[in-house]
Amino acid sequence: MTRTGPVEIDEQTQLAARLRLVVGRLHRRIRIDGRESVPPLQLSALVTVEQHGPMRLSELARREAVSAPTMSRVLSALDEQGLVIRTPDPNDARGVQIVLSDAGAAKLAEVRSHRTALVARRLGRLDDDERRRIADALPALEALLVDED
Amino acid sequence: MTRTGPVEIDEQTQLAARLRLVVGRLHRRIRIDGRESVPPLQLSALVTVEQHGPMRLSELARREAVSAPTMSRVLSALDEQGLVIRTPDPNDARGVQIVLSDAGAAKLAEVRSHRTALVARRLGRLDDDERRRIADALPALEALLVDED
DNA sequence: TATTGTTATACTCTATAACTATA
DNA sequence: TATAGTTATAGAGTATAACAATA
Repeated sequence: MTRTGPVEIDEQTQLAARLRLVVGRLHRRIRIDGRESVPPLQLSALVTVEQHGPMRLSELARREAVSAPTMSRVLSALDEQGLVIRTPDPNDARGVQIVLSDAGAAKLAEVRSHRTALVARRLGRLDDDERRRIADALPALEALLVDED
Repeated sequence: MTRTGPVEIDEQTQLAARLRLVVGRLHRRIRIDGRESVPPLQLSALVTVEQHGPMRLSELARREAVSAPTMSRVLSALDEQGLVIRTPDPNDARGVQIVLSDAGAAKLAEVRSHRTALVARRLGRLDDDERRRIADALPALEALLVDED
């Protein structure tokens, strides 16, 4: 808790400003159009369902930081493509359980490599030290995702 | 060029996959709705115009990694709000020069602090070491934005 | 003919508000 | 009455294709 580190309060605000901008801009550069494949939020939702197993819509919306209506539409789109299966929750008929279909798992494997390749190509332009700094920062960036509000 | 560092090819692919996901998810969490203020891409474009001075639409689109039609619409929205000024390029009547208006500069100052505060709040939950790792990685993340294709 | 920018069209992502069904 | 999810509505961000004006 003692503030002896190199990150002072003004630096922290600057850090926040730079991080905010770089995340928005990286997002736009990493993005791929959904015409030939799966749009970004749909893909992110698929990954979450794959990683965290059968889950409710509300839980998925929370994890992806979108509203319930947004996630409802995303799931409708994924459902129409046969990539997820929505089944009524046996314990609570108001809710649905969302699971990845076999087609969803296959699609994930197929698309994921293309997206990742884009980022890998950009990473390939950096030097080893830069890549190591990003790797070292990743756990902290992932920690930023945790919602505690 | 010699590959002696700790980041091997498989690690690099993994790094790319994690970075891609964390950027997409951070983007959604950092985002603020544009109803009360300036939407994300509009704000990002304002920042770029402020930092890099008068510029052409095509140059702005390239820097923000969006298509020309997308940037054209963003500029129309910013123009309607009086935040930028589009003037014909005196050297090439096909082009426009985009500059920040006084109102645009004022808006930038006002809005920027709100957005940044969101990120700063999340950064505040991390410990000093995590924040330092992010700070150390920022130049590398910014280097990822450079287009060399 | 090539380039710059805009308009046309269509789709994704986003939210809040209103609604339905169930608890 | 409260909660889970969907539908209605509206706006931002996104692209490709077609177009206009200029080089």
